[in-house]
Amino acid sequence: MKILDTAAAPAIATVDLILFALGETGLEVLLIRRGAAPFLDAWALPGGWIHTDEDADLDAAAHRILREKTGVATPYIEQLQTVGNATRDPRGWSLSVAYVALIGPGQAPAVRGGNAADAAWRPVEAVLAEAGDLAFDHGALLGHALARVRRKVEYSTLPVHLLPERFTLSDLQSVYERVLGRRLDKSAFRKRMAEVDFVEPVPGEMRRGSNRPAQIYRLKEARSTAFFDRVL
Amino acid sequence: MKILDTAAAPAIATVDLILFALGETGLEVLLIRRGAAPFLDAWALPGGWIHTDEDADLDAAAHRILREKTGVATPYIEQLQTVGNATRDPRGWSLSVAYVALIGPGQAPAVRGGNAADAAWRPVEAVLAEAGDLAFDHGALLGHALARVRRKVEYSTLPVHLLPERFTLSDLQSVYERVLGRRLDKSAFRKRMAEVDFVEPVPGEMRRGSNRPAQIYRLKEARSTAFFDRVL
DNA sequence: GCCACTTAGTGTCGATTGTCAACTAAGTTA
DNA sequence: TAACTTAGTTGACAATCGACACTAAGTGGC
Repeated sequence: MKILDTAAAPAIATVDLILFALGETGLEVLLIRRGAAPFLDAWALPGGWIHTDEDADLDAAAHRILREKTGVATPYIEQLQTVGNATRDPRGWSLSVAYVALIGPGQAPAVRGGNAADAAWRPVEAVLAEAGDLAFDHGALLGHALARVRRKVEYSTLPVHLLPERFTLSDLQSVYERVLGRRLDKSAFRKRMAEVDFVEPVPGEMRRGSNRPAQIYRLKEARSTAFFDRVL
Repeated sequence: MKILDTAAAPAIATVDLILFALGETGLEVLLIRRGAAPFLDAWALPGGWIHTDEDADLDAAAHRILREKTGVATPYIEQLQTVGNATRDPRGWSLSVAYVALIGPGQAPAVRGGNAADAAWRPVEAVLAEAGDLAFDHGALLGHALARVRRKVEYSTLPVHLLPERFTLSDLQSVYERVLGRRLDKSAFRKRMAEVDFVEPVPGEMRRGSNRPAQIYRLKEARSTAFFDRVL
């Protein structure tokens, strides 16, 4: 019997973040221009090494990298998938744990550098059209993340995390429609939201415009997601 | 600017498998008794190190470990989640990519040793009741896997992979019922299966017993899973 | 002051779906 | 040939859905 069944060489272990926000044109993703080899000057997803001496666990590493690279504070974050192979990083066998994060307007401050020369919000569709331009396999990662988010929007309350803390039901419906790319029926939408019971009206607070005021809502439990019995 | 932003110490990278099959009492999971420290002699999920010199990618590593530790050939396999922290393995910061695999009867040969002293199929409920007895955090991993499978059964055709290649619709319904723990309506069930159109009758093949013969079906596309619009 | 306009939120009604149960079908066994 | 078992279909009724219209509550034009 072998005493120690160890790998030939340790794998490189990193965390990559797919950070989504809602822009003028729809979903946007945060990209960072790489300031070091490999893929110097190429656009990439924000990511970094796991620091075994300071990260208590994977989620902590994801939060640290999110903070360091983007200056964003604890939005909704969820592990997506892990990719690992011999070819994605020229430096060797590389393992990347991908996290999807959603962020509301106002929670995304002016993007900062970190050890990246530059950072920018880009419309997902445009980025995916030239997915091959991204560093590593980040194009594929982004595609996978987008598919996951689109699918999950169909049967969950995920999109609330793309809104500010307080919002109206019309705001919420509009987010669903923008992410899904199709119109939804107002009464059916409201019925569905009432069923899962995950938002509550803020008493007395109304949004006023040049029309009927709208009730303002907030999440019942922060950072949570509810699931529908049926697809929207 | 730092030249190399590397981790203090490399993380241990492993793959763990949660292998489910259908037994007399319901879902069963394959456990292996550890033949080496840490957790010598404790029961554990089959797993192993990533071999950066022979595994082309993560999925290949999962398949290799499945083969080596269990002798099972390529069933349905899906990445579940990745856990990583400083405490789960006494040897250091450890990263484990967990895969869920489903296997049909007859595809599970007599369990073999590998570098494990022993292996056995155990009913999931019984194992979970004493989840703390498993090595590492494998109890939690198993719980998570079971929750994922149970949930996915509600809205997908996942359970076909627990059956042999050829089966009747009654067989299929029975698997759903056993995994979900409740009865389903026959006509509704058949309608749902017809909708997603993922199985096809094998012409002329019937299962005979002391009653009306039943049409035999097979998967239209092997190793694929379809999704329902609504929950069962 | 009143009417047009806009967006919020509710109600109606025909169509669809799910539930429950009965019914027909096709074999084996007594 | 009648009783029994499981396969597979059909029908009635209630619950739910989806499209669309309607009411509500504000602003602004004139």
